Amino acid sequence: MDLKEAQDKFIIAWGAFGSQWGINRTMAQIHALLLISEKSLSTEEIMKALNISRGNVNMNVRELISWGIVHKVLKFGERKEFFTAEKDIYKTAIQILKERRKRELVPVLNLLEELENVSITDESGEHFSKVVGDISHFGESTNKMLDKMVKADEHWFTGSLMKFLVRK
Amino acid sequence: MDLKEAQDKFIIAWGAFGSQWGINRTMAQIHALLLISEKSLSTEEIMKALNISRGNVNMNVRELISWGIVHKVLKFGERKEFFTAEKDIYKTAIQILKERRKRELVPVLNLLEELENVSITDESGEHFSKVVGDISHFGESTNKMLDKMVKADEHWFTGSLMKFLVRK
DNA sequence: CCAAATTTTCAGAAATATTTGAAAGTTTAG
DNA sequence: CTAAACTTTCAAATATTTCTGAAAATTTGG
Repeated sequence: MDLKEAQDKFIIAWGAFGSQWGINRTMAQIHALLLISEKSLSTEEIMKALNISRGNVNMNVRELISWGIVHKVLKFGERKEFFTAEKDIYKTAIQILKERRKRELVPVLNLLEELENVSITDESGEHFSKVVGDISHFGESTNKMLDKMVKADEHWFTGSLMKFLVRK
Repeated sequence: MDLKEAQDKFIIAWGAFGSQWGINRTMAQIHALLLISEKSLSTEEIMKALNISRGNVNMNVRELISWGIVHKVLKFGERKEFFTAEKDIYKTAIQILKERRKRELVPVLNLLEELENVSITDESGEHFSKVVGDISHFGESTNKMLDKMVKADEHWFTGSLMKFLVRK
């Protein structure tokens, strides 16, 4: 297996992995391409490398930027935009956690809280109330934990947390 | 909002939440229904409650069982099978982590390891090698951490880990 | 056994998600 | 200001995933 082949495998695998986690395949592939590309790439270059349309590149690159894991790069003397991925995988992971917490976990926790209160007033809803309350409580704990992780620095994660987890 | 309304909202929300994380909406809805149902339900009952076909119920219930978060219940004197969800949300979360780790993370880590070795032999693949190596290393750490969490008991999670995380 | 009850399968249909590509919009060099 | 370069939008096309429902397979009471 040569480098090109390995790179293609990586892009394909990253795309497949992403789609199992609710990230669209092409977005994950663009991310993979930018990760393994040393220099920043233009829309044209991404189109060519992945054989996808301009609109598709534009849409997914902007989504990656909104997630904070890809950045615009302006090159001197060049009119068009170039894109590059955050290469620090720890920062990337934290950024994704952060966004998903904000976009998906927090809204669900808000709903659960609402449902918890509603059903308490209905005497036949004891079981429902308990289930929702349990999930809500667990979700809040997870939320706090993620918040802690997101706010901490890399040293804390790879140092303290790892040490804590590995002993016992 | 009455109980029925709240229950419906919960099922819809759980389905939507699941589908953002790569779990099919109906599977998540069945899971939600079984969570809030005090008694175990038959295929017929699930079909009726969610207005979906027999084949769909069968397929998704079996998938939930393969994930280890829903169980068959045999009732005395009844020929048909009933289903119930694990009600302990902590156990459920750990079980999902466990399965996803096994099904998705481990295979990707194996590929990364393979790619890492391949590209080291190609001198022009220094950057690729570094990126893949970094992801691989990060993935291995995460993998070990998850393994630890999965093997620990609830007390450890809600007790020690939470305490560790909440202090600075 | 047999036959009724129940579960499973899976090809085709339906629903959902993604992609294209051309037109519209925006920016900037000159 | 103008026009070329570039980016964005989005309706329609395509691809993918999910669902249906009837037939096949399996199980079990008698």
